[in-house]
Amino acid sequence: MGEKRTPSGFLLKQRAFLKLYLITLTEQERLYGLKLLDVLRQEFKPFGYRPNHSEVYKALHDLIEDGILKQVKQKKEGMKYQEVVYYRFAEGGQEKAKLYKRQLKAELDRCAALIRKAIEDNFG
Amino acid sequence: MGEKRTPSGFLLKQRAFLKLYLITLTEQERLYGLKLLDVLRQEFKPFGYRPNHSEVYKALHDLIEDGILKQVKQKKEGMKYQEVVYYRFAEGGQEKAKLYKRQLKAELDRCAALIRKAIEDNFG
DNA sequence: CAATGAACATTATGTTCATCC
DNA sequence: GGATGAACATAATGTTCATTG
Repeated sequence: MGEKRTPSGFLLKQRAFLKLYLITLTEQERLYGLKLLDVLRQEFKPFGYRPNHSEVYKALHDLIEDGILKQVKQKKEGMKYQEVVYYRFAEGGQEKAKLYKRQLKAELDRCAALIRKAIEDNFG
Repeated sequence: MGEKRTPSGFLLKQRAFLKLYLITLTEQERLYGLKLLDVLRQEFKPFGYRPNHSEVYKALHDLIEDGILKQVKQKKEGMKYQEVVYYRFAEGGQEKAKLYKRQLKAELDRCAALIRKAIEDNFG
C-alpha cells in the first residue's frame, strides 16, 4: 500500500508547461478554452507537440484552484447565445502568477541545462 | 473502453533518456545495474534529477528487448561469490544502437528548441 | 455543432517486496 | 547487505462521453 510519491526530478510536466503559457496568454489577450487550445496547437505545431483539450482545461482549472485565474462567462463575440468561459486574473492573482512564473523560469532553465548536458555527454 | 494512445509529443520520456545514457555508458565502461545507477545519480545530482533503480533496470531490459544489449553474468571484481550482471552489445546491437542514438539526438534537439521557445515566449 | 467538463482508460514512473548470493 | 527483478501503487495524461446553449 503506497504512500506519497517523490518525483525523481526529471523534466518538467506538461501540465506545468501549459499553465505557464496560459498565464502569459491571459496577460495578453482574452481567450476562452478551445481558442487557447487552437493558439497553442498552432504555436507548437512546428515542434511536433499537439496538446489535447483536456490537458488545457485541467491546466486552467488548476490555475483557478491556485487562486491565479478566475472565470468570466460571457457571450462569444458576435454570437447572441453561445456563452463561453473567458479567463482573467483573480484578486491577488497577478502576484501569484508572477511567483509561479519565476519558479517555472528556474525549472525551464534546469531542463534546458539537463538536455544540453545529455547532448554533450552522448554526442559531444 | 480505450484503445491505443497517441502521444501528444511533449518532452521526451525518462525511459528513453536513460536508454540513451546506458548505451553510451556501455560504449565506454563495463558496469552493472546498480553501479550504472550510481554513476547516473552522480552525473545528474547538480541538476536535481535522481533516477531510481527500477527505472534503470527497466531501461536496461528495454534495450535487451530492442536487441541492442545483452547480459553478461560475471563475478564482481575481487568478489568471489557475488555475481552481477554486466552489459555489452548484442550481435548487431551496435548498429541498432547507432540508429537509436540518431533518433534520440533529433528528439533532444526538438526538446531543446521547445524549451528555448517557452523561455522566449514567456520571459522574452 | 462548438464549448465545457467529467468520467474513464492507459501509460509512465515511483515504492515495496522477494530472492539470491 | 548488495544486487536483481517483479509486483504493486500512484501520478500524469490521453480518449470518450454527457450536457448545454
